[in-house]
Amino acid sequence: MAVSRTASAGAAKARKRPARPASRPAPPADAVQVGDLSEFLGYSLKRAQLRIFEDFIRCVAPLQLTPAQFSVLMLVETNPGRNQTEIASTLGILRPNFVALLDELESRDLCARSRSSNDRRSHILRLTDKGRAVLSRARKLIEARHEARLRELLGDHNRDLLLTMLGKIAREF
Amino acid sequence: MAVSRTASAGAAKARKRPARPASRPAPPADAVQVGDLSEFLGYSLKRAQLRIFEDFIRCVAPLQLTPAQFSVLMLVETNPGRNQTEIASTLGILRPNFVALLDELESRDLCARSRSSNDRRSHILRLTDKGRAVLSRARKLIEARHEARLRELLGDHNRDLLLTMLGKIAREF
DNA sequence: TATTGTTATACTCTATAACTATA
DNA sequence: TATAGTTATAGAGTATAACAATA
Repeated sequence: MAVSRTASAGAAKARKRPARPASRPAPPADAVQVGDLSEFLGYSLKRAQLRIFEDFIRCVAPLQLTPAQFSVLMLVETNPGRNQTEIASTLGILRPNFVALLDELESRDLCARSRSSNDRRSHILRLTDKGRAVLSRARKLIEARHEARLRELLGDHNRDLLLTMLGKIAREF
Repeated sequence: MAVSRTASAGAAKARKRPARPASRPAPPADAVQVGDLSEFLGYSLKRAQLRIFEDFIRCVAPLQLTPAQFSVLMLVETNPGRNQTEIASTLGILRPNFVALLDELESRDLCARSRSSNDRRSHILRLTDKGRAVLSRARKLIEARHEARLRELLGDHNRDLLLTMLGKIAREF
């Protein structure tokens, strides 16, 4: 699977006859055929992920938050008082790479580091008031624009099923 | 969402009482809580995608194929005689980045470039015999190891539903 | 001796501009 | 002039080693 952010594929659903669903324009006869590739989960997973991130970024554009930054704010809000290693490792971010990410959030006054009094090696993380406010606005934007459109596309039931299966893959596969 | 390839999350399914499914060990009381973050599709999607790619790479390790290389071989087999621009754009790969990818496949004698006689600017792509053989072996490995385990985890029906929804997101969202 | 945060660094992916050869 | 393949390059994201401060 290759898959960057610019889609194109028109992958006509494989049929014996070239029947058209009428809802979707017929792909040009000379279009490249995606073929069996779309039957491999990794391919569709990657393309869907890129599409979702793209839309996520667009939806929170007013707040200038990347998905990574959003995930850090979410986790620090839910787990105030944790140190960098704990937050980073929960998100699958390596400690060295977490430094610049936090520097940025701190420079924008969204998140604050403070030395732990128990263990003076640790930096305890908390959201600032502004951080909480921005996160709250971000959640509302995502919920109202991003997740709502997704539920509209898939239906509530299927959307929840999708989330369940993705979680299962992430945790148990 | 941050999400790299090293997972950890234990995200106990939200309940009124701390009931344990018994199948999965209880997360340590001091574990960082993923909380609402796992309710955002982008987060689970990214983590699942990383997990799937990781397993994909492991399954085809004997053939030393990345997901991107696999997708190129698949597309060139299904669409012999197409040029670089057509194959690259279908996969969402930018033309400049496609050059090194093809160089590698060609140096390993899996894929061949040849100048088009119609338009001498174009490089026509075809799989070599070795390319077809390697791709065939790769498909068998993925099917037998990777996709089979996935079907086992999710069930055939859910797995197909998952693929359908991901395709819908990639194409229509 | 081990761990936390950090720096330095490298490698992969992705993105844009610009060149060349053809059209 | 426009397009195909290419080069150069820059920026993210991700990975490892090693250092200072602290335990």
